[in-house]
Amino acid sequence: MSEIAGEAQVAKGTFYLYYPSKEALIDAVYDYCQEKDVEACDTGLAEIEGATAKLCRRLENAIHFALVHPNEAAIERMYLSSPARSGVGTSYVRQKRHFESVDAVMREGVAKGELKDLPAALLGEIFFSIGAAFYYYIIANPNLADDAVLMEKAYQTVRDCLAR
Amino acid sequence: MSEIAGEAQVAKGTFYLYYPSKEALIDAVYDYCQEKDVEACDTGLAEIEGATAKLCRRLENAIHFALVHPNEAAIERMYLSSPARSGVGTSYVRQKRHFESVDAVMREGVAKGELKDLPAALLGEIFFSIGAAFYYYIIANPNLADDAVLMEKAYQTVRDCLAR
Amino acid sequence: MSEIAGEAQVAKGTFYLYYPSKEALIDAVYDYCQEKDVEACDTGLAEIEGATAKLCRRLENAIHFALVHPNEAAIERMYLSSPARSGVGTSYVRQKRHFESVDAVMREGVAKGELKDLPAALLGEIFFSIGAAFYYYIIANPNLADDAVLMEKAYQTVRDCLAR
Amino acid sequence: MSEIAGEAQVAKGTFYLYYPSKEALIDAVYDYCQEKDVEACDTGLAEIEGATAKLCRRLENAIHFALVHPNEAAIERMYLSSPARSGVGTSYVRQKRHFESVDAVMREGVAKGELKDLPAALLGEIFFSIGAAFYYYIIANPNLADDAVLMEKAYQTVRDCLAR
DNA sequence: GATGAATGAGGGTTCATTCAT
DNA sequence: AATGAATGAACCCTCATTCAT
Repeated sequence: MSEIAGEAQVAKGTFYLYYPSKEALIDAVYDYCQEKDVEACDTGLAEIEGATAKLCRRLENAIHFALVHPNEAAIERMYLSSPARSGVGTSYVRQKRHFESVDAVMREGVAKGELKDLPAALLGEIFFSIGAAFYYYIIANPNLADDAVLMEKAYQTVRDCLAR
Repeated sequence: MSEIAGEAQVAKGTFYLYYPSKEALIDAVYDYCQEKDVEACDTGLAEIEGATAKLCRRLENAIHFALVHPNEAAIERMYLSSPARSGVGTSYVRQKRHFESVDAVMREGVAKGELKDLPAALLGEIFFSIGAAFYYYIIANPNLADDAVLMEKAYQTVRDCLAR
Repeated sequence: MSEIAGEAQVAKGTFYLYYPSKEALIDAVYDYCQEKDVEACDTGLAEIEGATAKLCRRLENAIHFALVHPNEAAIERMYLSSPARSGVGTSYVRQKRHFESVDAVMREGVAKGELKDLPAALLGEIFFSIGAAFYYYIIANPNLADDAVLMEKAYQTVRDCLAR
Repeated sequence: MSEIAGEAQVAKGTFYLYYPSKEALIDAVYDYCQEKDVEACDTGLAEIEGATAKLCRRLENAIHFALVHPNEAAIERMYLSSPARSGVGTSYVRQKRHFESVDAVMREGVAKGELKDLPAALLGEIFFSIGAAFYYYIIANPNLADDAVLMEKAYQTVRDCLAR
């Protein structure tokens, strides 16, 4: 809290006028970052037809957000960590809003026979996992974001994994 | 440190005869768990022909290790988290030994034309990501480990993602 | 201060326009309560003849005030505590006004030979102490205030202690 | 805690090896002081015949302890304060051990017809109150402790208040 | 005069680390 | 080598006080 207060040019006590505890403050920061990210990731999805097309766009949006807002993206990632997972084995807890957003797409895609016949939750895990591979690879090499060939391979991989 | 010392039936000070700091001790524990896991994951791979076949076996080994040695696996997972990644955007740092083990397979597979023409590092990220999806899903539902149909879908997904 | 300000429907800062510190504010509250109590305790004493009669009436008045104005009485009591006494060993500091009021009665009673030949200050201590015993006992059992027999025993005890 | 630690020439953290909290530490100090005081007050009582004689001896013991161990006595007095009383109107809570010690004397004295026919609890309140008057008066004027005439008047007052 | 957001010294507590035994 | 009592810097949090509005 001292460090944050110093960085924010604010007295330590001031935080406690707005948040009851350190945890509440951190949660609020995280929620803010996630909200911005979810918003960015969902941009334009409604106008797209087809589950895999939507998912590819979502991956593109996610990578774009991480490059434009590296801090917000990094903060959000801090809470995707396995400690959350090591609990009950679900990552819904922290990534809840991302998962919910994707869940609808998955269910529709399964119903229409576009996606593999697997539980929507598992399809979500697969999508976030395969997406993460490219996401982290590109964050590590930002110039690759403009590599249309690589991105096409990413989308193809998403389709390979999820499409029937 | 108190808690660990109590559990270990050892005086707190004794740790400092063997490790210079708490961090070094934790690192050693992590390294031990990773070594056991890498060992288990690599078991039998030499006798298998073909990159995808090796990778599928590696996934099977990883899931098996997590079920037989849940503590070691959980400790290892605690350090795969994004904080590590959020640094330089690579997960090589902590998962180094797993990545190195897989890297050789990837390079050979690419050279022989069995795998997609992507950088070995990216193929590694994809493999670990897609593997993680099934890995976490099965840890959360351990009885699924014996579900041959599900496991076959997992292997098929690995092949879909990586094979040319 | 926050709590008091909230209860008083006043901004915290406003207090500092009237009192230089929290301590001064609390002191003022205490002084107010004591003033009301001293006033009530002294009611009608002038018309009574004899030191012991006056003291018995004062005890009656004190108990009556505590029952009718429990908050004011409780606040006043909070400061009769031994911390005040533990200082110089006198309770004059806080109970000053009560002691002064009683001191005159004591001196007159000693002069007229009605009271024991002890220092007025000691007679005051004795009176307040013996009074406190009944005072606290009755506050704890308010219905006893109407018990004429008990009250008569109280008065008799006061006389036993102080009268020659 | 900082101040106490400084005075005690001990690091703040050290206290927490022996007491789980500040409150527990303070309680322990208080308990120690009370134990020593109760011990001193009860010295020699068993060999004395008669309730009032025992009570007079107890008062003498209490004053003696306060003069010989002023710190312990002052600490103990800090917790006899009215906040305790302002609760349910009984001072048993903090002075418990003193009250219990005296209670037995009172019950025996009432049974044998030596003391007034009042509840033992009230007799206890009266004794502690009248005792406190002399106790505080003498603490404030320590040289009076050797004034045999004054002490005799104190004992006489105790008898006046409690004896039938 | 009144406000209340902001302050920051100080509160009790924790815990990785040290060192005399 | 092993111990564990002692340390003290750092932790999160509170609250009496201030001052720009």
